[in-house]
Amino acid sequence: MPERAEKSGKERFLHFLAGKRLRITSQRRAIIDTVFATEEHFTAEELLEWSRARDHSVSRATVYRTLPLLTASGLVGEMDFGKNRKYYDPNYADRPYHNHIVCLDCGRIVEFDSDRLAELEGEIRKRLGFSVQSRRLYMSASCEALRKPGGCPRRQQTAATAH
Amino acid sequence: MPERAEKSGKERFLHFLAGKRLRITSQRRAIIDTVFATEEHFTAEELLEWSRARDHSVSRATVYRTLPLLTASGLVGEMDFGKNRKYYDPNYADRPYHNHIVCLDCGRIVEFDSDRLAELEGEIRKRLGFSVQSRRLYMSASCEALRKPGGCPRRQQTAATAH
DNA sequence: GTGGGTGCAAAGTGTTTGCAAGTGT
DNA sequence: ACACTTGCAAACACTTTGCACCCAC
Repeated sequence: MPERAEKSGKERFLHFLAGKRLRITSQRRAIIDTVFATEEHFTAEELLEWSRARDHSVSRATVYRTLPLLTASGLVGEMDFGKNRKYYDPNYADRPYHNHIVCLDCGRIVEFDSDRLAELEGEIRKRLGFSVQSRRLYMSASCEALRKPGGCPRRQQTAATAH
Repeated sequence: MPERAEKSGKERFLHFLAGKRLRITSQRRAIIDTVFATEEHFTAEELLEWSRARDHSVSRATVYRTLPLLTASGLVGEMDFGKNRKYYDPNYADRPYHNHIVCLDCGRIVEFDSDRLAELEGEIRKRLGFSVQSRRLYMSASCEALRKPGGCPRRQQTAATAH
């Protein structure tokens, strides 16, 4: 489980809970600490495992009952790849709208954003009369760098911005 | 189950099976006839029900074993909304790359495409070094027409193109 | 004190699979 | 004939839920 400087995501979620008069239990605290201490995408089962490392009393049921709160807060994103299980993305606290590329060569997931998508929303409003409320874009791609000497920049950036 | 003029989707899939030396059984025929006679998105369970209306001997197992063949052929798309179940889209035979908007007001699913997405792929190649192989874009949107006199054009188009 | 939260295990839901029998080519 | 297919039901994987106890507020 990777570490990162704990930002305000955690505090923002605690505030979200308080606003709904929901309680901060030791188990929820362990789960929340875990979620906002990683940048990785994770599954429910992984979150259980990692949270138990902090507080052994965390149960599977509590993880599954806490995840909807996290997504409802808008601070954690829910992602559907082709898999049966759901993946969760803690990076929505900082970047509410971002998109995902799955690298077909190394499996890495790259996050990106582009102004073109905002433009596309304008086009949709104009042509189809829809006011876009949310979007999720998944792409699979092969790494062109692999085909050149030097290879895949696999261990470099894990998130990129293409503004 | 809606009807439509049966296009070449069915024939293309039969050809796909023949190319893999796979057999055309009566059950598969019922499933294939069903898939390519609708424009609607459907679930595995719906496909089972509709196929059984044509051939009562179709089993759930055969439906589940045939769906991967359909998606592997590229003629049927697999869609992941937030739901646990998968939805299948038979319209990939005609339009291999299209995207989905779910209307928050009436639940209708609108298909669309835009050149901007091809442009985005070019941007991604240039900036991130990824050659995009596939993409899936889901948007949720509210219908602006609803807010004007005349209301939502709900029963009109079910597919739209925004080229 | 009390209403929400918890762990446990059982139940759900959607999908996959082992097996013996059936069938297209 | 042979290998691919099938239906059935059991098995799976993931998620949800009923219940009695617990604890944050």
